Amino acid sequence: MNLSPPEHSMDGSKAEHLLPCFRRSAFDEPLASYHSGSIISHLLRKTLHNKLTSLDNNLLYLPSANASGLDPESNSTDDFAQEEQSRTSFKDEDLSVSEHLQAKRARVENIIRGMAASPNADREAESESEAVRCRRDLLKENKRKQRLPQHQEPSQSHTKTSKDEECHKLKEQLQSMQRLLHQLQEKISHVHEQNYSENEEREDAGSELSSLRLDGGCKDQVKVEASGFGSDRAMKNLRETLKCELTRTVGESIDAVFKKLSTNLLNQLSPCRSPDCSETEKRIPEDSPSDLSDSEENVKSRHCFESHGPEHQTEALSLVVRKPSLSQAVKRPYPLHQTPFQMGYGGAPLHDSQILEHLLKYGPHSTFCLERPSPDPMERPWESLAMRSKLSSGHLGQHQTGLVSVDALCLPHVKMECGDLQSMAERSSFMTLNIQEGLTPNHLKKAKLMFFYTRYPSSSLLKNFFPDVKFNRCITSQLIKWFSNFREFYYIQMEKFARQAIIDGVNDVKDISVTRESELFRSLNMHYNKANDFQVPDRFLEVAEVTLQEFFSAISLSKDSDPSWKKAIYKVICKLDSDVPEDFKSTSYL
DNA sequence: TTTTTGCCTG
DNA sequence: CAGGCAAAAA
Repeated sequence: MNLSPPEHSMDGSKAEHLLPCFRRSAFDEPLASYHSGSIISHLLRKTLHNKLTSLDNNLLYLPSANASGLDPESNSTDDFAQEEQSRTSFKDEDLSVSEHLQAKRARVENIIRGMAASPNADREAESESEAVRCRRDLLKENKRKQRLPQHQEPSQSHTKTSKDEECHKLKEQLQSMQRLLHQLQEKISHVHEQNYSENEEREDAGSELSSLRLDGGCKDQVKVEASGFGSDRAMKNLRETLKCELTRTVGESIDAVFKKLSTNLLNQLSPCRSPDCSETEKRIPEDSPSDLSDSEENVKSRHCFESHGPEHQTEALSLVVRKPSLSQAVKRPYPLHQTPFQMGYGGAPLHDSQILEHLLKYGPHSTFCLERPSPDPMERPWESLAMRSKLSSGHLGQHQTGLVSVDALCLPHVKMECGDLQSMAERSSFMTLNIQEGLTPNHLKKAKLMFFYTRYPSSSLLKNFFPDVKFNRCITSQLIKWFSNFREFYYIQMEKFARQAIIDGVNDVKDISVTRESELFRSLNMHYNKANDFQVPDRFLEVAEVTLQEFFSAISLSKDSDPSWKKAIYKVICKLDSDVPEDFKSTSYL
């Protein structure tokens, strides 16, 4: 078969592309790539310059601190080192060294968080002192994690502490992504030059940011960085940074996040129980017994969210942990019992593992998108892909440019994540980004369109081109079955029209042709491209013509008396497969 | 053995 | 289109 070459080459590259950065083990390594974190770090520091003038550079556990003499890796690995240290002894005295470092880190993180959450940042002094103690608590929790690696923390308070930490990290991640959004939009706008003025672009970015409930401080950051990091190199660095930050965020305490996430998902879906995030945050001290950190944590949490009021969360927390909460604060376009996670597929409840996959997917998606900002489409409704096919084949749409540029950024799902369910409903198609347990009608549409390129796709090709599908034996065979059915219909039509040609008195094979006006083509197009919104490649017409001619010849020669007369034709046709455009691969992030 | 394919049926 | 089956292919 001639199916293999293209997909095989993709197989390896895809896996290698994302997994290394996504696996936790990646961080047991020197974290060379994490050094690119200095980009964001630098930006943050730049933005915060006036506020942090008195801050020692060493406080920043960012690679840029290397300049001040720290080991290049110490910053990114000190967590492990300190945890290791802590694990050897649980006496409080042993905390002094690591606590010192962590306290510093916490201070910086708190300031950054404070800035993000509160433009005025008028509580920095307060947050600093809090941070020291919060950090101590966090450290304690880390020790506990070490002792109980598999066991779920019985005390809610520590889980929440960890969750809060996740909140912060996720927020940072989102901020980074938002910066990238801005930059990528600029990039895209250059690609789709027409119809896109700089001002519109700004507005788009602004609206995205607004929907993300970003505060003014963040927007300022975005502006600063957008002006400073437009180069490809900077983009690359940012990508790497995002990858690593994401991995770090997701990998560090994914278990804790998910335990909370899954429970919160269920608990907070009912508006009566946990109306919003702040409520949840305020519950922290109640659930948590008598740990000093808890009250501190509470303050910290409020500090994190207060600038937006109870109904408005900062973006990162909502990204993952608080999604259901946010759903309470906005219009609910779908039934209460349905979580956003369920939007994507059938409404079947998702299990923790699926949610985990969802989260895991999101990171790579984001980073991957950033790696191919312009031409590579994101997973999207096949209507959109069809549109794009038309666009690329000359039928340039009028108002599509904006859509493409925004969609291609792969950021709509970020927007959704931030709780704008209205928007999410409008863009529900993007929920295909989720890993599907089964095949959806959209997948069927996609498969049908792919049939225009390949009649005999290998299972590996299918896996490559359906990256949002969780493949198993059943799914694979179902997809293969689809193509088998497609072929069946295809060949039936061929035979039918070949016989019709003979009946019509056609004598020469050369008189047989298939054009877009042919009845045969219309029949096929109706079957595989019912909406007729996909520009069928000319190659398919050629293949169809060859197929029809093959049938015509065989029937003319009375080969159809042989029970297996079609097999010879099949052998010919299976060699006529062409590569499926990369566009179809869409979100091949994993 | 497992995976694919083709055919038939509903 | 999916299921079932048998045969072919890997």
